[in-house]
Amino acid sequence: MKKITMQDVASKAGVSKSTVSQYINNRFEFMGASTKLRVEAAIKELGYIPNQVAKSLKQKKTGTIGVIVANILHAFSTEIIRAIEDECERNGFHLFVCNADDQPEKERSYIDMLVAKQVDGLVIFPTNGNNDYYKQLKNAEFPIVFVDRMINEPIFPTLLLDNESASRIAVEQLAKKGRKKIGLVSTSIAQNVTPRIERIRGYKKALASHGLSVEEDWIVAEERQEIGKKLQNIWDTGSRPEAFFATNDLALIELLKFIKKNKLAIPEDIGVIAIDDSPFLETATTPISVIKQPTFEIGQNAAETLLKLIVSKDFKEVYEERRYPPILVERESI
Amino acid sequence: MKKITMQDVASKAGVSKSTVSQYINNRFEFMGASTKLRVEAAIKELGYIPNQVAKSLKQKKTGTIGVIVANILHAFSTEIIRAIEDECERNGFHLFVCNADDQPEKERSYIDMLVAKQVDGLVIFPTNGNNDYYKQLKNAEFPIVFVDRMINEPIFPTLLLDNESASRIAVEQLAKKGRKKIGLVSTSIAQNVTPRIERIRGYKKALASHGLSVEEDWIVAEERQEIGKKLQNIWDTGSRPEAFFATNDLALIELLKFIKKNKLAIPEDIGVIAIDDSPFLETATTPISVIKQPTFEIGQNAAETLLKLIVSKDFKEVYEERRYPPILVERESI
DNA sequence: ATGACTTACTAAACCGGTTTAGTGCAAGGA
DNA sequence: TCCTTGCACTAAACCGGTTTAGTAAGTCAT
Repeated sequence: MKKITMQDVASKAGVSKSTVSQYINNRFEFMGASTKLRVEAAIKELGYIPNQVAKSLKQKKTGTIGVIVANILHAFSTEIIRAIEDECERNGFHLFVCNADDQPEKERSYIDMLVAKQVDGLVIFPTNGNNDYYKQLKNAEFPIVFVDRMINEPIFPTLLLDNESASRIAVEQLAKKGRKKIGLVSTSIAQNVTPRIERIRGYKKALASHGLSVEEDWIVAEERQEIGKKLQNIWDTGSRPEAFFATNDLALIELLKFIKKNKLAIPEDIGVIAIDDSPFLETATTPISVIKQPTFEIGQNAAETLLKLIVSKDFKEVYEERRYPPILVERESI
Repeated sequence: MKKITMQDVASKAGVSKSTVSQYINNRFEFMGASTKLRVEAAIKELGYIPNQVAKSLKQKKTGTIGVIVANILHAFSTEIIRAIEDECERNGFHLFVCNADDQPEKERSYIDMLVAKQVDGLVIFPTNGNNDYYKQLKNAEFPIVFVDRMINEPIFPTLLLDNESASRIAVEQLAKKGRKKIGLVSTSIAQNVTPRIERIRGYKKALASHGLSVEEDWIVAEERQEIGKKLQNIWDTGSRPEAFFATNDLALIELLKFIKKNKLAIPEDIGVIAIDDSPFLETATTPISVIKQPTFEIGQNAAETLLKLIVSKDFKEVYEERRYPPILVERESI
């Protein structure tokens, strides 16, 4: 089946391509009423759908943005994407979604392809391996917004949780209940991922401000599959903390598995608090207290910021990062 | 900053656009060695990136597919998307991700826009409100694959769980432990969504084959926020089932909330089994038995099927739906 | 020396829109 | 009557690639 083009519509309506184009774009100022009707009829009859690719080529804009997340399987990423998508839909934009899997090469390859596909902008959860490339894109005035992670130079708007506050709240909650020996569980910090680094830093600061000492042995920051072993090791050989702060959902899962395996009771034997919520945490025998991120707000603002940058092209030298306050959900695990 | 075009490269290298195009597309058969080097150098020096929009326009293919899910916030959708994305990446395709929110109008509007953007194909979790439109697309030989849900006529390849088997397994597991009074919890069936309908049907069949009678009062199929009330109502006023089968994750969450509120013990007071897994279910005090879907396999096969259809354009009149066996994860909640 | 083939490359059409610069015509004013 | 102005519409260039048809120069056989 041959695709219907603007020319087909024009011929059928007995007008020129230009006139059809005017019609499609609602420029009716200088269009006769009968012409308008004829074009309208021809479009309907032929089932004409304008080719956006051709339009994009001429107009040098595609109404498309790319989102490169670390991994869409994280609820955090999913919620951000959903919020971005909603905001984009309101503005007639579409979303390419890509998973960089924390691999700078994969990230770079995606950026390359998305740029080649002429996306109007990008939302990136940046790995730290392409900072030079980001700078190039900045020089080319390519609109980008960073989410969840910072790179060393804030050359694009960056939106993320106030991680240190989140840790402070976590420690506060535990300390309030008299917990003095507070451990931390995190996924690996080998790649210097902003939230993990900041959460650990915030945790240490908070301990200090509560007059508690930092016990490096109680800080577990490993690849996911190592966490259980490391926890068991602490439990079996060292002095035991009275509570753990899990800095994200994956760390929490491993922590809960460990707690289950050792038949510990929450909060009697061990206190637990974590960053990131899940509906199942509410239904646990002891519901787990968590610190939520305002994911939808972050995602929506990221999209708003990007769309604004796309139209204004008003780039600043550097940007102050935008921090979001964490949200405490008090349950019974502390 | 002006975008570098193929013409710029051609001028710099002292050749014609055509030659640069040959170079870009690795057609070296009739290219002199020195010419090749000059073009290569010019491209590198100028940092030239070919414009895929222009290419797409001429070649009538974009290397892009659209995925329209019900709601990306469901873990099921996310996993399918992830699998599709992986398969697409291997084949140089990119993914538009859209949320139809079970609204046929929204779905239709997305299909329209994606078709206008010249996607090469679509993966859709179909609502049942655009069957006429699907048929039109079929007539136009537009490649589509359906996932998770069927429409009344199987005009495109359709991949989904063997829902009746899943229900059979669930009932079997409960019956094996002597449960005779088995209720069901589902999200609303007002929109005739395939999996929900089939799971309920399978549940009824399975009860029958175990010689158990179907108690309509024990079947809760409501909007999410109504589920709790309905369950409470059964508990307070009617005869009580000994176990519940939750047909998806949302239903399970509401069921667990209800169980918690009534301080029931799993499995002593009430048996539980559900479709769809979550890492947190493993860490519950009583780990919940579930029936998993092979989401990654479904997603990957969906992408494979679609990509094959895109290149072959070999449409059949109708398709047999492809069913995936459910995977039982036995834990302790039965 | 001539014609037939290769080899290496290019001109120009083309994809399907948008946009600019005009054109033809009728009405209105001098 | 002539000139201007406004209206309704169109021709053609353009976006940045791909692709087809063709050309020029060199090689080889005759």
